[in-house]
Amino acid sequence: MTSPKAKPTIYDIARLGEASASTVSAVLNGSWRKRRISQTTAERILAIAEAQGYSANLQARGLRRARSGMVGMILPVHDNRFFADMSQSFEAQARQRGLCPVVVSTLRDPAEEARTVGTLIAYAIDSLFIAGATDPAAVGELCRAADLPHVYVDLPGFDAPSVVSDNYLGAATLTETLVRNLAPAGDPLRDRPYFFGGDPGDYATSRRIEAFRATCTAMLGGVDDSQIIARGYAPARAREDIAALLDRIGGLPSALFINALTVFEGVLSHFVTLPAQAFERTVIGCYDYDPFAAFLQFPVHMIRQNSSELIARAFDLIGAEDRGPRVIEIAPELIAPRTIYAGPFGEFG
Amino acid sequence: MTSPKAKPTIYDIARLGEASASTVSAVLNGSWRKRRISQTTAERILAIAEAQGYSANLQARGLRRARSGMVGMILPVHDNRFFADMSQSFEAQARQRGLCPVVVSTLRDPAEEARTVGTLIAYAIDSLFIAGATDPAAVGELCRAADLPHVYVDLPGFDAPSVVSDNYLGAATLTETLVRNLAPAGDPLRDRPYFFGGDPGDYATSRRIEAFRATCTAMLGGVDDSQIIARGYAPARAREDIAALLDRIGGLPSALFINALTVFEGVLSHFVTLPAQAFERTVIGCYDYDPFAAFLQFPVHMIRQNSSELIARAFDLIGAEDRGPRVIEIAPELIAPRTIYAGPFGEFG
DNA sequence: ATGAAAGCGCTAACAA
DNA sequence: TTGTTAGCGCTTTCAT
Repeated sequence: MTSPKAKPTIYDIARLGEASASTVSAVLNGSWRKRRISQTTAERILAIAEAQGYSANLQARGLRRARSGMVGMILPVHDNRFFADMSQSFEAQARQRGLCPVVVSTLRDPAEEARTVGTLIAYAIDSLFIAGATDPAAVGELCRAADLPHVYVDLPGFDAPSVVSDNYLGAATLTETLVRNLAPAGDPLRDRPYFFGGDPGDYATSRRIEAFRATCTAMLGGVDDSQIIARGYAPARAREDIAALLDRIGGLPSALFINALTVFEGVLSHFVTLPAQAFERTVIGCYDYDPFAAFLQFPVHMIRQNSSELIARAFDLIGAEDRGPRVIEIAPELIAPRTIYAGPFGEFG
Repeated sequence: MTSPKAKPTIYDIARLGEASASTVSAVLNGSWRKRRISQTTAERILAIAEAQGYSANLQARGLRRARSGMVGMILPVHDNRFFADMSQSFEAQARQRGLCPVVVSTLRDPAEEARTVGTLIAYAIDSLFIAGATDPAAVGELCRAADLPHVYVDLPGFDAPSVVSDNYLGAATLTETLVRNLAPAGDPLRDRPYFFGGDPGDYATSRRIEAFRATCTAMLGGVDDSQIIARGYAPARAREDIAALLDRIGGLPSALFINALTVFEGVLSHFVTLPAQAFERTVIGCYDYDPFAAFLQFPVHMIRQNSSELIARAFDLIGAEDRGPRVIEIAPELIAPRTIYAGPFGEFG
């Protein structure tokens, strides 16, 4: 059908339609009304373009317009339910706006972040969503230098608007749930909730720790520094640290606040070495949701961030006049154990 | 430091370095040796470019070279461990080759597949990795028409090379494991393995069903059509279907081969309505790996596809002379229950 | 050892 | 109502 040789250009269409390239251009991107091109011409051109299987060379258009029609998003990793959700929402909403989504992971590596953002800028992306950066300030500076509209998602930036999950609310809710479900073991050390995992240098983690502290203080009368263990996200690290904790306090704590799915993975790999009854008097919470984690041997209370809403508000902010820094918070949701929350294929209520 | 006005171009550098744009161009992309540009000139230009924070406009370069330096990959969804793994591997390997990875999900929707591929072609991507397409033939045809090198990943294409997981081997291995671990309940219907989930129209699923049948026949003397239930990937559907199955055969089967993680999610949401002891005489397997699924109330044998190897071989094929169709199979791995396989953060042995 | 010039495909003034 | 023209920033002959 169509395979003479190469992709047709507007000049080919112009020749076939006995019109000029600019007319074709105008027709093909809908701006022909205001250029007062006749209905007949427009239809003729359109028909020819269709017949030739024309599609614009987006690089040429981008070069001319000094923008590419692509929107970028950087995130730490794909292999994580929360970030995967974000990608999904981001793509859907970008397409809805006629933009081409480009999502790239930067592996929590500041050098990779800078490199990637540099590349995206070199491709003239129209705007950048920064969803998880180890060095947000550096990324922001690159954007500023390139005059690139950007927005921070799930972490607050100081040079541009941000939309973040309400980490305080989420962590307070989760902590409260844990405390309400406490089944004391009768041991002073184990009868406390422990906060486990993440990096206190991260904005999200620090807010969660604040909330954890405040809630413990309010409901239990206090909290000790030893109840906070936050030394990273790596599963291997988490495994070591959880083993050390159980060792130190002589068993499972009555409540454990796990700060990320990767941390949870590490914790689990240690938990399987314990007998089933060890969990009888322990209540577990995890900040972030995973459908399989909802069905473990023991009940797990989880917080699910509203990634779709985070992204939607971020698009609003990017589109807004005001480029100034400000932070919008989105409430996350508490998910009860044994609940499947709808994924992309899910038609669960 | 750098923020006079706009991004510098080669002409700016040329002026500052008292050289011509072509010299600058040659210096900046390393081809200056063969253009016999003097070491001194090269160094001078380089220094200036550095000082000005020059970085090439990739759209302009792409327009000129008729290729963009981007590699595309399409996949069904991000929110799935297997595909998330693929993205991660794809990105890493694309970057290693100096290419910019662009991963887009197409939601198992043929129209979206066509639209997305059209867009990627319009951006002049250098090559396309097709990892999961509902209508591979249509996608292939688009690529062919655009003369775009492409490779199929995890599904076989007929117009270009493919690298697929060895679904037969994986399914045979998993089935064999299930059968070896069979704990008969003493009921003729329940004492059989059941294959559950997926779409028999998919290449992968059909191969797995073949292997399931063959293995059952070899080890148990036969298999009945009623042991194969494959009516899609949606969790909701899986929940209905598993309920119907248990109803029909009067309880859990002694062995269940679950064909995808999304299916497993649906199955679990029904399983939680059952008493714990219901699982005592059942052995479960899942094709595809999830770290949390490894730690459910009951042991789960899983197959983990080697996405990194799949991608590596796909890059080899794209780079190769021979563009003809052929299929390379990669063996997947059996993962025992209670095992955490290293993820991006994992430092497990 | 380097520069001049053409042109990739498109858009947007500006003419007519 | 439409055509002409001038680039966007880069690479690449072809001349020096």
